[in-house]
Amino acid sequence: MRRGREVTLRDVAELAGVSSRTVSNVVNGYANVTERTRLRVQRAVDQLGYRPNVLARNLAQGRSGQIAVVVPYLDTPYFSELLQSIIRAARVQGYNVLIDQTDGDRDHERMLVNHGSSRLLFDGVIFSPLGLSQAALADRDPTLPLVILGERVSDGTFDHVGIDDVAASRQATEHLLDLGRSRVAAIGDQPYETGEAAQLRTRGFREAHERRSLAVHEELIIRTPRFNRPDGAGAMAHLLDLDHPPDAVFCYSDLVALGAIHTLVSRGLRVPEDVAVIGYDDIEDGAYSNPTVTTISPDKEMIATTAVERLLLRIDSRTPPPGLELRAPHKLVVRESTAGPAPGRRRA
Amino acid sequence: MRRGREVTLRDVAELAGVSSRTVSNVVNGYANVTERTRLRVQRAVDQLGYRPNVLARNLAQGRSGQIAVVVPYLDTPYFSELLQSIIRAARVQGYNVLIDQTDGDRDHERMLVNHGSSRLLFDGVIFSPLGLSQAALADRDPTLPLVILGERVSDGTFDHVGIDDVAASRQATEHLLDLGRSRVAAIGDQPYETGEAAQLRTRGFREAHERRSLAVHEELIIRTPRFNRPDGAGAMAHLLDLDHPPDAVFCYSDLVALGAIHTLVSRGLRVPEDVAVIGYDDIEDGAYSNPTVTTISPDKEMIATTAVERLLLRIDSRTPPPGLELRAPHKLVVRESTAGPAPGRRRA
DNA sequence: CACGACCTTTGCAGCGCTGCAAACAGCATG
DNA sequence: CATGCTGTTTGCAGCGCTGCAAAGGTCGTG
Repeated sequence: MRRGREVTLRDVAELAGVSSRTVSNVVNGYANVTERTRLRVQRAVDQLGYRPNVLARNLAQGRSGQIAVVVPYLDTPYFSELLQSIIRAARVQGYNVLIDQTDGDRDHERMLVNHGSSRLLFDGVIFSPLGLSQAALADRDPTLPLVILGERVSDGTFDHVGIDDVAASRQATEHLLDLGRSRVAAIGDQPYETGEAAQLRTRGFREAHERRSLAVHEELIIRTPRFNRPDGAGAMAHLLDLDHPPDAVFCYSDLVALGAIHTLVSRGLRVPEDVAVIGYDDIEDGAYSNPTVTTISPDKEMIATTAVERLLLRIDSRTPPPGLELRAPHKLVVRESTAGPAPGRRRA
Repeated sequence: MRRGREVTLRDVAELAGVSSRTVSNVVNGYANVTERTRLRVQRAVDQLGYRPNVLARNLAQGRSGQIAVVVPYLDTPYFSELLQSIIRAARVQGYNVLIDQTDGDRDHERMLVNHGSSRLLFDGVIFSPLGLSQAALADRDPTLPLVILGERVSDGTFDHVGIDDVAASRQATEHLLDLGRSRVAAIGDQPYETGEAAQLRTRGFREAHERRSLAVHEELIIRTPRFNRPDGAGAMAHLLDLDHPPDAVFCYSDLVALGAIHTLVSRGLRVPEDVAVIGYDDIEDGAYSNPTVTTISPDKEMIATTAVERLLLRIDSRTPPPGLELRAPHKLVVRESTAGPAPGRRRA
């Protein structure tokens, strides 16, 4: 649908009897415009219903006013909750958000850290990588402002925002050990190049055991390709089929925990009496599930605003600022899946 | 971060020894370019690492190559699942997706159906309204291609894509009645201007009763401001405090159902033995919750692709096509919250 | 060999805006 | 009254691309 010719700066200028440059100045709120001309121009703008053409502005300015946010999966609650906060934060700064999901595809991820297939579509990227290795990140387009979310360590050319995964995982595991559980499992390990997030959690899991001088039950560390419900359900089934099943499980995401609990319940086991379960991410589901899920709660709002703030800083700087390692706080939220039902509550 | 001068069409043209217009033709795959020049140009493109500047292209073409998708809340699984499909479908067609959440704010919604605050940011909008009334929709910018998702009837200037809510709701309610339940409640009614979605569901609820010649228990129809877990939990609590609580509940979303189940379980009631629960939307949560949730499953993939397809059609047509009423299929998915646990399964 | 038909390539203008620097006040000062 | 200063307005060029129409080539045909 070709829309008819629209009102331009020049039209407004003509009506107001000033140059188009002056109209531009008024529209953009630049200083040094007399009140008189400002009013005159404003009136003309209103009268004609002028609205600036962002495309033209962006072309002239050489920036798009958009940032891309790249997540592996959009329908993962953790990401959508994070996205929600990021969009808000960006909008406040006058930026639009372009969303892309990679489905964990490495080539797609690689393309995106290289400005996509075309220039100027976005001024910077907030990226939550999955399949992208350190190496791929290294030979990226270094002029593209980048902030990484998750568990990758900055190489100095981009910022990294995340919680302290090792500490959080250690804390989660210690919580289970504190309950007196002796066979603690871990679901979600990914001992290969692109599984850095998972590896940090496994490290925390091990550290917790070390601190208590307890041996890790290696056969209870289960790998999963992703961190979703089916993975959790499957891994739990595997664990229950062992000769010596666990009495507690540290799940690397709440979805994994929900999947695991699903399996436990199906097998007629009680949570937490038979098996205690702790998750990671603090998504809303976990607060309303049955039982509710104990979890590590990262400060998502803080992660989002920090990421946006740093990215815009990068975009606006002539000389790239040093890549920072930014830690957002987290906390342990204890719910029924480890503490048992609230007093006076029975089970359905 | 000001990036240095980038490779332009002209640079490529110079190297290849042709006009910039020819390079443009090659890059865009236009017909009528000899194989020889095409190769020569392609080599120059590769050599210089040329990538087109979308902004400039869009300005010249008078379109942005972006569509906006507007949802009330991004962290609602139903919307994020839908979004995921929409993004995929749009990308296939070479469109980028700009996401906006309105938080149900009416002014914000109104602004968006009027092209936002500036022109050319997006070529069309897929809109899932919440606070926007029929009236507000009427005085919108009629040149902006629009597809509405949900339960609003098209006025002929835009398309509408959704399932048959009345039929689906009737089916859901009949499923509960078929279980022999006599006091069926409904959670999620919104008997006011902007609650059309809810009203259609209530209508289906009533129709189911009518077909069986049963009276609706008016006091069991509960209003909620939104369709989320807390709303469901609260409404259920209210229902249980009645002198004659229900023995089945039709929830207007799966989240409401999950919230309701949460309350039921907290009060020590069994689902479905004491109270059967059915939801709406078929989000993944409901397939892994305890108990799993019976639900109305709309064909989200179909909704997404249809919406994108129709929107692009609108964008490309010189004369606006007639506004269509497009129905996507739905089905009833029976799970534990109405059918009881699978054989051999106990409860945690 | 001239001519028209068709295919390929080109040049130019312009999308609507902003950066830049020059031009033009208005005003106080020497 | 000339001079310099600050504050305001303007003109021009150009961001990098595509639409358009015209120019240039190639070829078959009369």
